[in-house]
Amino acid sequence: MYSSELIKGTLKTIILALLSEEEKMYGYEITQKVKNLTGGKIQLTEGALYPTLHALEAQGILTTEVVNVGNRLRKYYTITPSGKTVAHEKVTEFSEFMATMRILLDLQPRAGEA
Amino acid sequence: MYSSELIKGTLKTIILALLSEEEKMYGYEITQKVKNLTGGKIQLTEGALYPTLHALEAQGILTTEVVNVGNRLRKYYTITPSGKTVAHEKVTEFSEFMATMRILLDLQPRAGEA
DNA sequence: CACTATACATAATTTTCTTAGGTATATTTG
DNA sequence: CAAATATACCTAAGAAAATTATGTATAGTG
Repeated sequence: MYSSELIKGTLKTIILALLSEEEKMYGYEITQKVKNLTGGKIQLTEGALYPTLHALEAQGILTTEVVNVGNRLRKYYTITPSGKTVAHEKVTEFSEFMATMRILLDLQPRAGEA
Repeated sequence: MYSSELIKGTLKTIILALLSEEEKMYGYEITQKVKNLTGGKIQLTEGALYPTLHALEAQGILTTEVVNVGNRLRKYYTITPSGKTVAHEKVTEFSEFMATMRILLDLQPRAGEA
């Protein structure tokens, strides 16, 4: 598990990147997918996730659809076309940010990086 | 300039990485070096920098030495041996974090990355 | 039947940063 | 040479984002 301060500020980027690939996910599913993809090194907390999802919906970046599965509610989130643009910008920005950080931290640049 | 939310949580890592390389810098010098190395894409604000430097000093990670240059004061910060360990851990952690984020954001892993 | 997993949500607190302000000297430029 | 910019430190109020702690409820497992 990474120190939380390090992960701060990346939540929106993570959510939007996942929803760009899957186009329909619910909150709990997002936490599980992130946990699995990162080998448990990033575990989203609900207290951070849900308010962020609600904010993205309020901004028109995501839309929702509540589905009854078994006897429980699932709130599916879908990314809007304009949201896809935002997602792409966020991912690109983070990618550039990583390249910049490599320079600052005196790490070797990787193949393919300018 | 990157969105500030994205840079959040990396300030300590940046400071410690620079002071591991230079072993003696003053606050203003840090802001300028970061600005130059990043082509202006990361600009540390004094309101964030100075309190963080003071905290690192209080934790015994940095030590200070005030020098009179011309007629102005400069407060030089030097990293302690235990601070170097912390710095190395922080940089390593961030490096691993970047690799993890590549997976999450579905970016190509770079040569040399596990 | 108790515990864990699934599934949502909010509220108080904490952490961290931004914004705005304050002090003072040195240098550059019109 | 005056005004603007650069150098150099600092703090405090407020905002933003996360953590921690709850709360509700159903489903599955040992």
